[in-house]
Amino acid sequence: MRPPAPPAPPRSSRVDDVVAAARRVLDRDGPAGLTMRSVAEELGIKAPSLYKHVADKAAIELELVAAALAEIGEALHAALSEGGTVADLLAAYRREARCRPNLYRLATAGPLPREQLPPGLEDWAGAPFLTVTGEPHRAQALWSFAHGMVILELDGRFPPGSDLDRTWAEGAAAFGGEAGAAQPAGRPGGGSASAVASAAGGPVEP
Amino acid sequence: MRPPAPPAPPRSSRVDDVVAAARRVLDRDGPAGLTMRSVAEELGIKAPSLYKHVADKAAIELELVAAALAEIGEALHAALSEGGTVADLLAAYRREARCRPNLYRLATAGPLPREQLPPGLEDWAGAPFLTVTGEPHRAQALWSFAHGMVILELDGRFPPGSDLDRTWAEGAAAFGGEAGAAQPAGRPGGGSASAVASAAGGPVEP
DNA sequence: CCACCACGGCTAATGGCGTTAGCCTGGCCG
DNA sequence: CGGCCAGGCTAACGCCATTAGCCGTGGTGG
Repeated sequence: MRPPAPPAPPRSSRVDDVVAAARRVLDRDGPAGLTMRSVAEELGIKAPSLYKHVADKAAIELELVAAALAEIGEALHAALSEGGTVADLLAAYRREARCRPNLYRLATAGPLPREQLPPGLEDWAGAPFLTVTGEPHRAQALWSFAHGMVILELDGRFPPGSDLDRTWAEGAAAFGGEAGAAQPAGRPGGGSASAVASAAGGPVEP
Repeated sequence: MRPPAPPAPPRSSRVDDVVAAARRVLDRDGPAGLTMRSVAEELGIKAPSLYKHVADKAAIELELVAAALAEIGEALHAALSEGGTVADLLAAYRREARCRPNLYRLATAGPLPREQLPPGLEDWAGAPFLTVTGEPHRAQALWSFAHGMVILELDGRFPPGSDLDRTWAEGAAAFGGEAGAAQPAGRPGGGSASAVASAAGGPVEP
Protein backbone atom coordinates (compact mmCIF):
# COMPACT_ATOMS: atom_id res chain seq x y z
CA MET A 1 0.00 0.00 0.00
CA ARG A 2 1.01 3.55 -0.68
CA PRO A 3 3.95 3.10 -3.04
CA PRO A 4 6.37 6.02 -3.09
CA ALA A 5 6.21 8.60 -5.86
CA PRO A 6 8.77 8.15 -8.64
CA PRO A 7 11.70 10.42 -7.87
CA ALA A 8 12.10 13.57 -9.91
CA PRO A 9 15.50 13.95 -11.55
CA PRO A 10 17.73 16.23 -9.49
CA ARG A 11 18.04 19.85 -10.53
CA SER A 12 20.61 22.54 -9.86
CA SER A 13 19.73 24.70 -6.89
CA ARG A 14 19.20 27.84 -8.92
CA VAL A 15 16.72 25.99 -11.11
CA ASP A 16 14.86 25.10 -7.96
CA ASP A 17 14.75 28.80 -7.10
CA VAL A 18 13.23 29.55 -10.50
CA VAL A 19 10.61 26.85 -10.20
CA ALA A 20 9.73 27.89 -6.68
CA ALA A 21 9.36 31.51 -7.78
CA ALA A 22 7.17 30.40 -10.67
CA ARG A 23 5.02 28.45 -8.28
CA ARG A 24 4.60 31.51 -6.05
CA VAL A 25 3.66 33.68 -9.03
CA LEU A 26 1.23 31.08 -10.32
CA ASP A 27 -0.50 30.74 -6.97
CA ARG A 28 -0.73 34.51 -6.62
CA ASP A 29 -1.57 35.67 -10.16
CA GLY A 30 -2.93 32.66 -11.99
CA PRO A 31 -1.77 31.12 -15.26
CA ALA A 32 -2.16 34.37 -17.21
CA GLY A 33 0.12 36.14 -14.75
CA LEU A 34 2.82 33.51 -15.06
CA THR A 35 5.27 35.35 -17.24
CA MET A 36 8.98 35.13 -17.75
CA ARG A 37 9.11 38.74 -16.62
CA SER A 38 7.01 38.13 -13.50
CA VAL A 39 9.02 35.08 -12.48
CA ALA A 40 12.26 36.99 -12.98
CA GLU A 41 10.96 39.93 -10.97
CA GLU A 42 9.98 37.56 -8.16
CA LEU A 43 13.65 36.55 -8.06
CA GLY A 44 14.87 40.13 -8.33
CA ILE A 45 16.46 39.62 -11.74
CA LYS A 46 15.53 40.38 -15.36
CA ALA A 47 13.71 38.01 -17.64
CA PRO A 48 16.53 37.13 -20.06
CA SER A 49 18.63 35.94 -17.15
CA LEU A 50 16.19 33.09 -16.60
CA TYR A 51 17.45 31.53 -19.80
CA LYS A 52 20.75 30.85 -18.08
CA HIS A 53 18.92 28.28 -15.98
CA VAL A 54 15.95 26.97 -17.97
CA ALA A 55 15.50 26.32 -21.67
CA ASP A 56 12.22 28.17 -22.03
CA LYS A 57 8.90 28.85 -20.38
CA ALA A 58 7.62 25.41 -21.25
CA ALA A 59 10.39 23.87 -19.16
CA ILE A 60 9.26 25.81 -16.12
CA GLU A 61 5.68 24.78 -16.70
CA LEU A 62 6.76 21.18 -17.07
CA GLU A 63 8.32 21.27 -13.63
CA LEU A 64 5.14 22.75 -12.21
CA VAL A 65 3.06 20.04 -13.86
CA ALA A 66 5.30 17.37 -12.40
CA ALA A 67 4.97 18.94 -8.97
CA ALA A 68 1.20 19.05 -9.36
CA LEU A 69 1.02 15.39 -10.35
CA ALA A 70 3.16 14.44 -7.41
CA GLU A 71 1.00 16.38 -4.96
CA ILE A 72 -2.26 15.11 -6.36
CA GLY A 73 -0.96 11.57 -6.39
CA GLU A 74 0.17 11.94 -2.82
CA ALA A 75 -3.25 13.13 -1.75
CA LEU A 76 -5.03 10.33 -3.59
CA HIS A 77 -2.80 7.61 -2.23
CA ALA A 78 -3.27 9.02 1.25
CA ALA A 79 -7.03 9.03 0.87
CA LEU A 80 -6.95 5.39 -0.10
CA SER A 81 -4.69 4.31 2.72
CA GLU A 82 -7.28 5.59 5.17
CA GLY A 83 -10.86 5.36 3.97
CA GLY A 84 -10.79 3.64 0.66
CA THR A 85 -14.19 4.30 -0.84
CA VAL A 86 -14.92 5.99 -4.16
CA ALA A 87 -16.38 8.89 -2.24
CA ASP A 88 -13.19 9.30 -0.20
CA LEU A 89 -11.09 9.35 -3.34
CA LEU A 90 -13.31 11.92 -5.00
CA ALA A 91 -13.32 14.09 -1.90
CA ALA A 92 -9.52 14.07 -1.83
CA TYR A 93 -9.34 14.90 -5.52
CA ARG A 94 -11.73 17.80 -5.12
CA ARG A 95 -10.00 19.16 -2.01
CA GLU A 96 -6.62 19.07 -3.70
CA ALA A 97 -7.87 20.90 -6.78
CA ARG A 98 -9.67 23.56 -4.76
CA CYS A 99 -6.65 24.21 -2.57
CA ARG A 100 -4.41 24.81 -5.57
CA PRO A 101 -6.73 25.83 -8.39
CA ASN A 102 -4.13 27.55 -10.52
CA LEU A 103 -1.74 24.66 -10.30
CA TYR A 104 -4.50 22.19 -11.11
CA ARG A 105 -5.56 24.20 -14.14
CA LEU A 106 -2.00 24.46 -15.39
CA ALA A 107 -1.42 20.77 -14.94
CA THR A 108 -4.55 19.67 -16.77
CA ALA A 109 -4.95 22.31 -19.50
CA GLY A 110 -4.01 21.27 -22.98
CA PRO A 111 -1.82 18.44 -24.21
CA LEU A 112 0.61 16.83 -21.81
CA PRO A 113 4.29 16.42 -22.78
CA ARG A 114 4.10 13.00 -21.24
CA GLU A 115 7.47 11.77 -22.53
CA GLN A 116 9.31 14.55 -20.70
CA LEU A 117 7.73 13.80 -17.36
CA PRO A 118 9.48 11.65 -14.77
CA PRO A 119 8.71 8.12 -15.99
CA GLY A 120 5.93 6.45 -14.08
CA LEU A 121 4.74 9.60 -12.37
CA GLU A 122 1.54 9.89 -14.36
CA ASP A 123 0.60 6.26 -13.84
CA TRP A 124 1.45 6.46 -10.18
CA ALA A 125 -0.71 9.53 -9.66
CA GLY A 126 -3.67 7.87 -11.38
CA ALA A 127 -3.28 4.48 -9.76
CA PRO A 128 -5.73 5.13 -6.91
CA PHE A 129 -8.55 5.34 -9.43
CA LEU A 130 -7.66 1.85 -10.57
CA THR A 131 -7.41 0.60 -7.03
CA VAL A 132 -10.80 1.89 -6.06
CA THR A 133 -12.63 0.68 -9.15
CA GLY A 134 -10.70 -2.49 -9.80
CA GLU A 135 -10.99 -2.10 -13.57
CA PRO A 136 -9.07 0.23 -15.93
CA HIS A 137 -11.95 1.51 -18.05
CA ARG A 138 -14.11 2.20 -15.05
CA ALA A 139 -11.09 3.94 -13.52
CA GLN A 140 -10.72 6.18 -16.56
CA ALA A 141 -14.43 6.96 -16.47
CA LEU A 142 -14.28 7.87 -12.80
CA TRP A 143 -11.25 10.05 -13.40
CA SER A 144 -13.09 11.80 -16.24
CA PHE A 145 -16.00 12.51 -13.97
CA ALA A 146 -13.72 13.89 -11.27
CA HIS A 147 -11.76 16.04 -13.69
CA GLY A 148 -14.91 17.32 -15.36
CA MET A 149 -16.43 18.26 -12.02
CA VAL A 150 -13.28 19.98 -10.81
CA ILE A 151 -12.56 21.96 -13.93
CA LEU A 152 -16.16 23.06 -14.34
CA GLU A 153 -16.26 24.01 -10.67
CA LEU A 154 -12.98 25.95 -10.84
CA ASP A 155 -14.08 27.75 -13.97
CA GLY A 156 -17.40 28.72 -12.43
CA ARG A 157 -19.28 26.85 -15.09
CA PHE A 158 -22.05 25.49 -12.93
CA PRO A 159 -25.05 27.76 -12.50
CA PRO A 160 -24.91 29.94 -9.40
CA GLY A 161 -26.61 28.26 -6.49
CA SER A 162 -25.83 24.74 -7.58
CA ASP A 163 -25.52 22.27 -4.76
CA LEU A 164 -22.26 20.80 -5.92
CA ASP A 165 -21.85 18.61 -2.86
CA ARG A 166 -24.90 16.75 -4.01
CA THR A 167 -23.64 16.54 -7.57
CA TRP A 168 -20.38 15.03 -6.34
CA ALA A 169 -22.42 12.61 -4.27
CA GLU A 170 -24.42 11.59 -7.32
CA GLY A 171 -21.22 10.80 -9.15
CA ALA A 172 -19.87 8.84 -6.23
CA ALA A 173 -23.10 6.89 -6.07
CA ALA A 174 -23.09 6.19 -9.79
CA PHE A 175 -19.56 4.84 -9.73
CA GLY A 176 -19.28 3.40 -6.29
CA GLY A 177 -22.66 2.44 -4.98
CA GLU A 178 -21.98 4.06 -1.59
CA ALA A 179 -23.68 7.18 -0.32
CA GLY A 180 -22.66 10.80 -0.66
CA ALA A 181 -19.14 12.16 -0.96
CA ALA A 182 -19.61 15.19 1.20
CA GLN A 183 -22.21 16.78 3.45
CA PRO A 184 -25.61 15.06 3.44
CA ALA A 185 -26.84 17.58 0.86
CA GLY A 186 -29.82 19.89 0.75
CA ARG A 187 -33.43 19.75 -0.37
CA PRO A 188 -34.15 17.01 -2.91
CA GLY A 189 -35.99 18.84 -5.67
CA GLY A 190 -34.64 22.30 -5.82
CA GLY A 191 -33.53 22.91 -9.38
CA SER A 192 -34.82 23.93 -12.76
CA ALA A 193 -32.95 23.22 -15.94
CA SER A 194 -30.82 26.13 -14.83
CA ALA A 195 -29.30 23.83 -12.27
CA VAL A 196 -27.72 21.79 -15.00
CA ALA A 197 -25.68 24.29 -16.73
CA SER A 198 -22.03 28.20 -11.99
CA ALA A 199 -20.80 28.44 -8.60
CA ALA A 200 -17.38 29.96 -8.37
CA GLY A 201 -15.53 29.85 -5.07
CA GLY A 202 -11.88 30.63 -4.60
CA PRO A 203 -9.21 28.53 -2.96
CA VAL A 204 -10.44 26.52 0.01
CA GLU A 205 -8.58 25.24 2.97
CA PRO A 206 -8.90 21.50 3.50
CA MET B 1 -40.24 17.78 -27.32
CA ARG B 2 -37.32 19.44 -28.98
CA PRO B 3 -37.88 23.07 -28.06
CA PRO B 4 -36.28 25.57 -30.41
CA ALA B 5 -32.99 27.21 -29.53
CA PRO B 6 -33.26 30.70 -28.07
CA PRO B 7 -32.72 33.16 -30.91
CA ALA B 8 -29.40 34.98 -31.07
CA PRO B 9 -29.71 38.75 -31.23
CA PRO B 10 -29.39 40.00 -34.83
CA ARG B 11 -26.03 41.31 -35.97
CA SER B 12 -24.94 43.52 -38.82
CA SER B 13 -23.93 41.60 -41.91
CA ARG B 14 -20.29 42.63 -41.73
CA VAL B 15 -20.11 41.37 -38.16
CA ASP B 16 -21.38 38.05 -39.46
CA ASP B 17 -18.53 38.07 -41.96
CA VAL B 18 -16.03 38.60 -39.17
CA VAL B 19 -17.46 35.83 -37.03
CA ALA B 20 -17.60 33.46 -39.99
CA ALA B 21 -13.99 34.23 -40.83
CA ALA B 22 -13.00 33.67 -37.22
CA ARG B 23 -14.78 30.34 -37.28
CA ARG B 24 -12.87 29.30 -40.41
CA VAL B 25 -9.56 30.33 -38.87
CA LEU B 26 -10.37 28.53 -35.64
CA ASP B 27 -11.30 25.31 -37.42
CA ARG B 28 -8.15 25.48 -39.54
CA ASP B 29 -5.51 26.72 -37.10
CA GLY B 30 -6.85 26.06 -33.62
CA PRO B 31 -7.31 28.45 -30.73
CA ALA B 32 -3.69 29.57 -30.74
CA GLY B 33 -3.99 30.53 -34.42
CA LEU B 34 -7.09 32.60 -33.80
CA THR B 35 -5.60 36.04 -33.96
CA MET B 36 -6.98 39.45 -34.80
CA ARG B 37 -4.43 39.56 -37.56
CA SER B 38 -5.30 36.12 -38.92
CA VAL B 39 -9.03 36.82 -38.88
CA ALA B 40 -8.43 40.12 -40.68
CA GLU B 41 -6.24 38.43 -43.28
CA GLU B 42 -8.96 35.84 -43.85
CA LEU B 43 -11.20 38.76 -44.79
CA GLY B 44 -8.54 40.47 -46.86
CA ILE B 45 -8.24 43.44 -44.54
CA LYS B 46 -5.88 44.57 -41.79
CA ALA B 47 -6.33 43.84 -38.09
CA PRO B 48 -7.21 47.34 -36.85
CA SER B 49 -10.12 47.48 -39.27
CA LEU B 50 -11.82 44.70 -37.34
CA TYR B 51 -12.41 47.16 -34.53
CA LYS B 52 -14.86 49.01 -36.76
CA HIS B 53 -17.14 45.99 -36.39
CA VAL B 54 -16.40 44.29 -33.06
CA ALA B 55 -15.39 45.69 -29.69
CA ASP B 56 -12.46 43.35 -29.13
CA LYS B 57 -11.28 39.79 -29.53
CA ALA B 58 -13.41 38.62 -26.62
CA ALA B 59 -16.53 39.72 -28.49
CA ILE B 60 -15.63 37.50 -31.43
CA GLU B 61 -14.95 34.60 -29.12
CA LEU B 62 -18.26 35.18 -27.40
CA GLU B 63 -20.08 34.78 -30.70
CA LEU B 64 -18.17 31.58 -31.36
CA VAL B 65 -19.07 30.24 -27.94
CA ALA B 66 -22.74 31.03 -28.55
CA ALA B 67 -22.57 29.25 -31.89
CA ALA B 68 -20.94 26.26 -30.24
CA LEU B 69 -23.60 26.05 -27.53
CA ALA B 70 -26.32 26.25 -30.15
CA GLU B 71 -24.79 23.47 -32.24
CA ILE B 72 -24.13 21.21 -29.29
CA GLY B 73 -27.61 21.82 -27.96
CA GLU B 74 -29.07 21.03 -31.34
CA ALA B 75 -27.19 17.75 -31.51
CA LEU B 76 -28.21 16.75 -28.00
CA HIS B 77 -31.86 17.55 -28.50
CA ALA B 78 -31.80 15.62 -31.76
CA ALA B 79 -30.26 12.61 -30.04
CA LEU B 80 -33.03 12.59 -27.47
CA SER B 81 -35.82 12.96 -30.00
CA GLU B 82 -34.68 9.69 -31.56
CA GLY B 83 -33.12 7.23 -29.18
CA GLY B 84 -33.37 8.73 -25.78
CA THR B 85 -30.96 6.68 -23.66
CA VAL B 86 -28.03 7.99 -21.66
CA ALA B 87 -25.74 6.20 -24.09
CA ASP B 88 -27.34 7.95 -27.07
CA LEU B 89 -26.89 11.32 -25.44
CA LEU B 90 -23.27 10.64 -24.61
CA ALA B 91 -22.58 9.40 -28.12
CA ALA B 92 -24.03 12.60 -29.59
CA TYR B 93 -22.01 14.74 -27.20
CA ARG B 94 -18.81 12.92 -28.08
CA ARG B 95 -19.46 13.04 -31.83
CA GLU B 96 -20.15 16.75 -31.75
CA ALA B 97 -16.98 17.51 -29.80
CA ARG B 98 -14.81 15.35 -32.04
CA CYS B 99 -16.20 16.92 -35.21
CA ARG B 100 -15.39 20.43 -34.02
CA PRO B 101 -12.61 20.01 -31.49
CA ASN B 102 -11.30 23.53 -31.68
CA LEU B 103 -14.72 25.06 -31.26
CA TYR B 104 -15.49 22.75 -28.36
CA ARG B 105 -12.25 23.67 -26.63
CA LEU B 106 -12.86 27.36 -27.12
CA ALA B 107 -16.40 27.08 -25.80
CA THR B 108 -15.48 25.19 -22.67
CA ALA B 109 -12.08 26.62 -21.73
CA GLY B 110 -12.00 29.01 -18.86
CA PRO B 111 -14.73 31.09 -17.28
CA LEU B 112 -17.92 31.70 -19.22
CA PRO B 113 -19.24 35.26 -19.62
CA ARG B 114 -22.67 33.82 -19.01
CA GLU B 115 -24.47 37.17 -18.65
CA GLN B 116 -23.48 38.21 -22.16
CA LEU B 117 -24.79 35.06 -23.80
CA PRO B 118 -28.25 34.93 -25.36
CA PRO B 119 -30.51 34.37 -22.34
CA GLY B 120 -31.60 30.79 -21.94
CA LEU B 121 -29.14 29.38 -24.42
CA GLU B 122 -26.97 27.71 -21.82
CA ASP B 123 -29.90 26.10 -20.04
CA TRP B 124 -31.43 25.02 -23.33
CA ALA B 125 -28.22 23.37 -24.48
CA GLY B 126 -27.89 21.47 -21.19
CA ALA B 127 -31.52 20.49 -20.87
CA PRO B 128 -31.13 17.05 -22.51
CA PHE B 129 -28.96 15.96 -19.60
CA LEU B 130 -31.83 16.79 -17.29
CA THR B 131 -34.30 15.03 -19.51
CA VAL B 132 -32.31 11.84 -19.64
CA THR B 133 -31.50 11.66 -15.95
CA GLY B 134 -34.68 13.16 -14.54
CA GLU B 135 -32.82 14.87 -11.70
CA PRO B 136 -30.68 18.04 -11.76
CA HIS B 137 -27.72 16.84 -9.71
CA ARG B 138 -27.48 13.62 -11.57
CA ALA B 139 -27.68 15.65 -14.78
CA GLN B 140 -24.77 17.83 -13.69
CA ALA B 141 -22.77 14.77 -12.77
CA LEU B 142 -23.43 13.17 -16.14
CA TRP B 143 -22.48 16.37 -17.91
CA SER B 144 -19.25 16.52 -15.90
CA PHE B 145 -18.41 12.98 -16.93
CA ALA B 146 -19.09 13.77 -20.60
CA HIS B 147 -17.08 16.97 -20.53
CA GLY B 148 -14.21 15.34 -18.70
CA MET B 149 -14.09 12.49 -21.20
CA VAL B 150 -14.24 14.81 -24.19
CA ILE B 151 -11.66 17.28 -23.03
CA LEU B 152 -9.24 14.60 -21.91
CA GLU B 153 -9.76 12.80 -25.21
CA LEU B 154 -9.26 15.97 -27.29
CA ASP B 155 -6.16 16.88 -25.36
CA GLY B 156 -4.69 13.42 -25.80
CA ARG B 157 -4.57 12.89 -22.07
CA PHE B 158 -5.52 9.25 -22.02
CA PRO B 159 -2.63 6.82 -22.36
CA PRO B 160 -1.98 5.71 -25.94
CA GLY B 161 -3.86 2.54 -26.72
CA SER B 162 -6.73 3.23 -24.38
CA ASP B 163 -10.02 1.68 -25.46
CA LEU B 164 -12.05 4.83 -25.01
CA ASP B 165 -15.20 3.30 -26.45
CA ARG B 166 -15.23 1.04 -23.48
CA THR B 167 -14.54 3.84 -21.09
CA TRP B 168 -17.50 5.78 -22.48
CA ALA B 169 -19.57 2.65 -22.12
CA GLU B 170 -18.55 2.33 -18.48
CA GLY B 171 -19.73 5.86 -17.85
CA ALA B 172 -23.00 5.24 -19.64
CA ALA B 173 -23.50 2.13 -17.57
CA ALA B 174 -22.71 3.91 -14.33
CA PHE B 175 -25.19 6.68 -15.01
CA GLY B 176 -27.82 4.97 -17.07
CA GLY B 177 -27.92 1.29 -16.32
CA GLU B 178 -28.03 0.39 -20.03
CA ALA B 179 -25.22 -1.24 -21.96
CA GLY B 180 -22.36 0.38 -23.89
CA ALA B 181 -22.43 3.67 -25.74
CA ALA B 182 -20.41 2.61 -28.76
CA GLN B 183 -18.85 -0.48 -30.31
CA PRO B 184 -19.03 -3.64 -28.18
CA ALA B 185 -15.47 -2.98 -27.04
CA GLY B 186 -12.39 -5.15 -26.88
CA ARG B 187 -10.65 -7.53 -24.55
CA PRO B 188 -11.75 -7.23 -20.94
CA GLY B 189 -8.51 -7.13 -19.03
CA GLY B 190 -6.02 -5.34 -21.15
CA GLY B 191 -4.59 -2.55 -19.08
CA SER B 192 -2.04 -1.79 -16.45
CA ALA B 193 -2.27 1.31 -14.37
CA SER B 194 -1.03 2.99 -17.52
CA ALA B 195 -4.51 2.60 -18.95
CA VAL B 196 -5.86 4.98 -16.39
CA ALA B 197 -3.91 8.00 -17.06
CA SER B 198 -3.87 9.58 -22.99
CA ALA B 199 -5.07 8.68 -27.08
CA ALA B 200 -5.09 11.65 -29.39
CA GLY B 201 -7.11 11.56 -32.62
CA GLY B 202 -7.97 14.52 -34.83
CA PRO B 203 -11.35 15.63 -36.12
CA VAL B 204 -13.74 12.82 -36.99
CA GLU B 205 -16.68 12.77 -39.37
CA PRO B 206 -19.95 11.66 -37.81
C1' DC C 1 50.12 35.29 -7.22
C1' DC C 2 47.98 35.87 -11.19
C1' DA C 3 45.72 34.63 -15.27
C1' DC C 4 41.82 32.56 -16.98
C1' DC C 5 37.32 31.05 -17.53
C1' DA C 6 32.64 30.19 -16.74
C1' DC C 7 28.73 31.50 -14.20
C1' DG C 8 25.19 34.57 -13.89
C1' DG C 9 23.76 38.81 -14.29
C1' DC C 10 22.77 42.90 -17.76
C1' DT C 11 21.05 45.79 -22.06
C1' DA C 12 19.36 45.91 -26.72
C1' DA C 13 16.75 44.08 -30.09
C1' DT C 14 13.41 40.99 -32.84
C1' DG C 15 8.97 39.54 -34.12
C1' DG C 16 4.24 38.55 -32.67
C1' DC C 17 0.22 39.77 -29.92
C1' DG C 18 -4.11 43.03 -28.82
C1' DT C 19 -5.37 47.55 -29.19
C1' DT C 20 -5.62 52.84 -30.02
C1' DA C 21 -5.16 57.16 -32.63
C1' DG C 22 -5.63 59.46 -36.49
C1' DC C 23 -5.91 59.81 -41.53
C1' DC C 24 -8.18 59.16 -46.01
C1' DT C 25 -11.43 57.68 -49.59
C1' DG C 26 -15.57 56.39 -51.86
C1' DG C 27 -20.36 56.17 -52.02
C1' DC C 28 -24.82 57.83 -50.51
C1' DC C 29 -28.18 61.27 -49.29
C1' DG C 30 -29.95 65.71 -48.94
C1' DC D 1 -23.01 69.36 -55.78
C1' DG D 2 -21.54 69.14 -51.03
C1' DG D 3 -21.02 66.99 -46.94
C1' DC D 4 -21.02 62.89 -43.99
C1' DC D 5 -19.74 58.63 -42.48
C1' DA D 6 -18.74 53.60 -43.03
C1' DG D 7 -14.94 51.25 -43.47
C1' DG D 8 -10.62 50.81 -44.89
C1' DC D 9 -5.45 52.21 -43.90
C1' DT D 10 -0.66 53.24 -41.39
C1' DA D 11 1.88 54.17 -37.23
C1' DA D 12 2.48 53.34 -32.78
C1' DC D 13 2.23 51.53 -27.81
C1' DG D 14 2.95 48.14 -24.39
C1' DC D 15 3.23 43.38 -23.37
C1' DC D 16 4.85 38.73 -24.52
C1' DA D 17 8.90 35.04 -25.35
C1' DT D 18 13.25 34.75 -26.89
C1' DT D 19 18.14 35.75 -28.75
C1' DA D 20 22.67 38.01 -29.08
C1' DG D 21 26.26 39.89 -27.05
C1' DC D 22 28.58 42.37 -23.16
C1' DC D 23 30.73 42.40 -18.52
C1' DG D 24 31.84 41.83 -13.52
C1' DT D 25 33.10 38.44 -10.14
C1' DG D 26 34.76 34.38 -7.96
C1' DG D 27 37.08 30.26 -7.98
C1' DT D 28 40.80 27.45 -9.82
C1' DG D 29 45.02 25.78 -12.20
C1' DG D 30 49.54 27.01 -13.46
